[in-house]
Amino acid sequence: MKHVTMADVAALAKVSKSTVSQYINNRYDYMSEETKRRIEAAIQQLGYKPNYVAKSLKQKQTSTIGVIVANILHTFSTQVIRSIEDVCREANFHVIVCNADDDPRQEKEYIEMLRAKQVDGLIVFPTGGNMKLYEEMVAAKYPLLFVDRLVQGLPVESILLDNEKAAGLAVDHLVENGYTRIGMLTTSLEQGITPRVERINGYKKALEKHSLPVREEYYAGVELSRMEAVLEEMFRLPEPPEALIAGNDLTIMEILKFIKKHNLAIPDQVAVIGIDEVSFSSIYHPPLTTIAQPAFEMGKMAAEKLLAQIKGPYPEQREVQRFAPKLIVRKST
Amino acid sequence: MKHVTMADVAALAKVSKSTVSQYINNRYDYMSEETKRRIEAAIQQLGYKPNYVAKSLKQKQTSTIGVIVANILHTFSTQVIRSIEDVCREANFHVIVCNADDDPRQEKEYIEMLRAKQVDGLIVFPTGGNMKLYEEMVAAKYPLLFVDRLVQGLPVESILLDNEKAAGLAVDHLVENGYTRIGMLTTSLEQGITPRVERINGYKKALEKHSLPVREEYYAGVELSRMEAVLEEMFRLPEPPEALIAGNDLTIMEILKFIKKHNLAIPDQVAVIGIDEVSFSSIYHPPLTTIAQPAFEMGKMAAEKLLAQIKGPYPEQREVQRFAPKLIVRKST
DNA sequence: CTGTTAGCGCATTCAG
DNA sequence: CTGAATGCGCTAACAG
Repeated sequence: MKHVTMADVAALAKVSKSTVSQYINNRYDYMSEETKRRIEAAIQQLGYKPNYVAKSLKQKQTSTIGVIVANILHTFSTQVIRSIEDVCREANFHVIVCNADDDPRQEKEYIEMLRAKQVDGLIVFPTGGNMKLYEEMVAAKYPLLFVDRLVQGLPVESILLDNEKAAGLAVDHLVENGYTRIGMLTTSLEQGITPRVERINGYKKALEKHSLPVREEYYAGVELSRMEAVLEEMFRLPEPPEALIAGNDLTIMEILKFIKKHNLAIPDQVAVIGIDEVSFSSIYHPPLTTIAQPAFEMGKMAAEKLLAQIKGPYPEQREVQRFAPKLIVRKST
Repeated sequence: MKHVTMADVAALAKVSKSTVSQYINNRYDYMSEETKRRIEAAIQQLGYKPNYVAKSLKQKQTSTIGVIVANILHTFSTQVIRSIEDVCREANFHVIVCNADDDPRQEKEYIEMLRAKQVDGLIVFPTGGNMKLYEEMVAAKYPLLFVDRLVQGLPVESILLDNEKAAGLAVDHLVENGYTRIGMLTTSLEQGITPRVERINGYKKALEKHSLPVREEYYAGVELSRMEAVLEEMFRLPEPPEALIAGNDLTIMEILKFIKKHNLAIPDQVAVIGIDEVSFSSIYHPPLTTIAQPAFEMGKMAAEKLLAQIKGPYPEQREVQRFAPKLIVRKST
């Protein structure tokens, strides 16, 4: 069973290839009803399916975008992906998703492979480790958009959470509930990853706003594998924190693990609030207070803006959009 | 900034396109060092990147496979996808993931679009609602493999969990712990989706094996939205179940929600065991006993078998592989 | 060892 | 309204 091509249906319908091509692409064409019928019949009979690869080669566009997430383990990433897919489906675009696993080399590989595949544009959650590549893309005016993370000094349209506000919201809420010894934990700060450093900054600023001391022993940004140790240390302090803010969903898992292991009561012995919603927050014991990101809206806007770049003229202004976080009060604080 | 093609580097290096092509594909070719150098220099200078689309058109293969999952909300799906991606990366294959959302029409759309894109093969978690399409693919000897679900009477290589055993393991464990009134809940049985019906069957058989009655009021397969009502009913019974088996991860969320709402104690008032591991099982209160699927191994085998179909000769024997589930005892039983 | 030639499947002038 | 011709960027014989 050979693959049937346009030439085959043209032959069967006794017309030329171009006529078939026209039939397929613009119905509004002036074409005799008779011809249309014959072509349609031939298509059905042969089970003809157009070959996108050939079409793409000719048209120099694949109707496909790529999205490269830094770490697909974050709930946020998967939610954003979902909504990107939704708007792309509407627009008849396809999307290829890749996971860089927080590794700049993998990111580079994926960017190159996606561009070799001629995807029409890229949405990336940048690792930040490929400046040259990023620069080259903006120089080439290649449709590009960043999500979740900023890359300093690069004029690329970006979509982020208002991270300082997110941490601020958490601190405010905790203070309102009477906590004063507030700690915060997040994943490694070493690579200067935007949401992490901004959230820590937001935490500090909010503390100051409430005239609370910013104590070095109360916050940290370390790898997941080191969190337990850091937590141990914090809780050996003469005055351990009464409340903990988790910088993201992966972090809250570690905190909860620690709390469980030491049999601490939430919120009596330690209050907990997580930035990023997690699947089980409402059924946890107690239900978890969280700061949620509008992941759906963010993904939607990301896709729309990228498609606009692809279709429209290359935008002059490439600003960064900030979305507002939302406090969801439950019982862990 | 125009896109640079092979012709450009050929011109700059003063050789023909085919020489460049050869240089790129088989370095071990007998080619003068001098030419190699010139070509390499030209490539660097121009920043040449081969165009996969053109290559694919010519070679009639895209080095890409598609995977269509029935419902990406299941943890199992995402895990399988991850491991498929891992083996594909090793093999220099790309993967495009689509989510049919349990809708046969979406599944059909995706299958058609992926084939139009000339992907070299498909791994699908079939909805079961596209017999004609499936048949057409096997007739065309198109590389195809099913995961998680069986389609009756279709000779397609398939990879599944030993579902009856999974449910059996759960019942055995519960019986050993002294429970006799054992209930089971899962998502809708109406479309005869393999894992659901097999797990319910396994539950019944295991009950019989232990000489326990199979009571109609104790098990059900209904939509997520109706579960709360069904649970209400079960617990209004004069003899409500003492233990509940969740047919999958989505179901256990509903059960846990119900338990929380009614403030039932686990496992004293109701024991709980879930088929499918969930992210929070070890930090839940109490930690959740589960039956885990070897998702990683399953995805790995799926990818390997599909790649074998693509590369090797079309297999004569297309058997179904069953993987053993594993009981993870924690504290909810 | 390297260049010439001929398509892959489709879309697009441009004539007829 | 329809057909013949041309080329997208690359690979694959086949000659030189």
